[in-house]
Amino acid sequence: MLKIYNTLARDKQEFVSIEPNVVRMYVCGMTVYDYCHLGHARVMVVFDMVYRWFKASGYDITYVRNITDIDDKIIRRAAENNESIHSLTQKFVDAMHADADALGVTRPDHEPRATQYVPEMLEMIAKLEANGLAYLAADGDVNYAVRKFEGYGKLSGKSLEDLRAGERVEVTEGKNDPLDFVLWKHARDDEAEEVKWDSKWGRGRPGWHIECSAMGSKLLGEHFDIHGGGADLQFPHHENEIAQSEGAHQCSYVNYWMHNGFVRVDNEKMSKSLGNFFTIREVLKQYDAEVVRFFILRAHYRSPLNYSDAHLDDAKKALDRLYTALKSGSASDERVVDWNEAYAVRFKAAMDDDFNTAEAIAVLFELANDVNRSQSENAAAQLKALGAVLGLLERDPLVFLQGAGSDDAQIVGKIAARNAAKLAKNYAEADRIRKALLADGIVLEDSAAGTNWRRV
RNA sequence: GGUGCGUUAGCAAAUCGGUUAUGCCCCGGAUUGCAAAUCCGGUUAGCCCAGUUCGACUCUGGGACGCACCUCCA
Repeated sequence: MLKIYNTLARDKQEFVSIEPNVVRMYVCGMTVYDYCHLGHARVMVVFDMVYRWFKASGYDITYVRNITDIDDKIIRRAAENNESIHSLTQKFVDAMHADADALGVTRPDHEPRATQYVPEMLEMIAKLEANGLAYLAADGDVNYAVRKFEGYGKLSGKSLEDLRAGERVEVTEGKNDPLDFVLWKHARDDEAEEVKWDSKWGRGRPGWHIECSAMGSKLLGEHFDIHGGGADLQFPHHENEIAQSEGAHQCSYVNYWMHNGFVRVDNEKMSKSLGNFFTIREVLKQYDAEVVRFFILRAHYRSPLNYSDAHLDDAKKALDRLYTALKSGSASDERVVDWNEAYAVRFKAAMDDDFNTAEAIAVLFELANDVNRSQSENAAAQLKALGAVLGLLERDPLVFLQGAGSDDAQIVGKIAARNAAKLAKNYAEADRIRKALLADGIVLEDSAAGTNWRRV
């Protein structure tokens, strides 16, 4: 039985889908005005893992991850670059896809873009207005009247009184209450035509929060199972989504809210505003993408994850151990898990406990130890199959261990020379060659079957 | 100021009221021409102070420290 930590309940709860065997999941994706950093990688990898686990558990899951392709930052960046909004966003959507693909992230079933759902958003705003929850302000914006929605704050655990105490809420003239948020922004003269849509409230563009409410209900229905995203979206974004969706549809919006923890640098949240971020492509120049994926999944998704080269190096070595176990056995390419087998039972129990990949991966290491000891092909096949559930261990072990390099032929040549020296009992020469290779980061491993090599 | 989360061995990171987490590092042994890999064994824990309990890293209370949200952020 699967349990999920539900932010709404602040507790782990047994997962019961709305429709038997069917899961509908929405995850807040990227605002595409720059390259994705490791924080974005974590959301993508974590919810990809969730998606895969539901599938492995026999659910029919529909996964939606949106793309925000219209907002203040995009408009500003496009203006700076002197290019159109569309050309800017398309470029970064493509880059995001390339990064996600590299990390082994499955494409969601739908990737709706905000600009493609403006009519749905307008329809929703109209409903909110009809329900007395939205109003046209003097400045031309349409705002949400937060105090008219009972239960505002139930996700983030904030009361309207607490929020006021913060005194950090932007005061805008048009708002009836400083906590109200904008649903529709009136058009400004200095903005490009590309960012203006017609509406009954005048020309303008959508506020940030409304897109997720509109696209979620359009693609998954007014009430669906899971909504995810980074912990920083809990408030105000997800709180506002609830207010919009429940306010418009007059029914429950989402049953389980999942939030992943931050990636940190020097114990601080990695974020664009702090400028302490590493882009995915930057990191992938130095580390294998699977190492990065492994690094992310080795921690529980809700825990903070500190990023540093030392941690990535550690992850690389750990993953080496798993691949090394596979190398010796000739594990078949069949990746069918035997779920009755003892390690798989423990793996499943870990995953069913709020997607505890840290524990699941620990089981993988114990299984690897078993493979090394028993040299059992079945055990190796099981290790490979369980790894694949997490999107790991799917490559040829030798390809992974040897890594990418252009001097492979040279290495093979030197190994041949060393083997010749060994045959001639010229061990001094054999050791000299090995040491020379080691200096280049190449480790040789002799075995009855011949000499293997790998990069460290 | 309000709210929430966290503090586990050298590093990373889980579980659990009593039984080896796991990975990397380190030490010893087996193995090897020498190595590497592997196997066997070992060292190193639970921020502090109270309480509950036969027994607490695990539960309760208090404190310290750290992080996050309350503003765009995954």
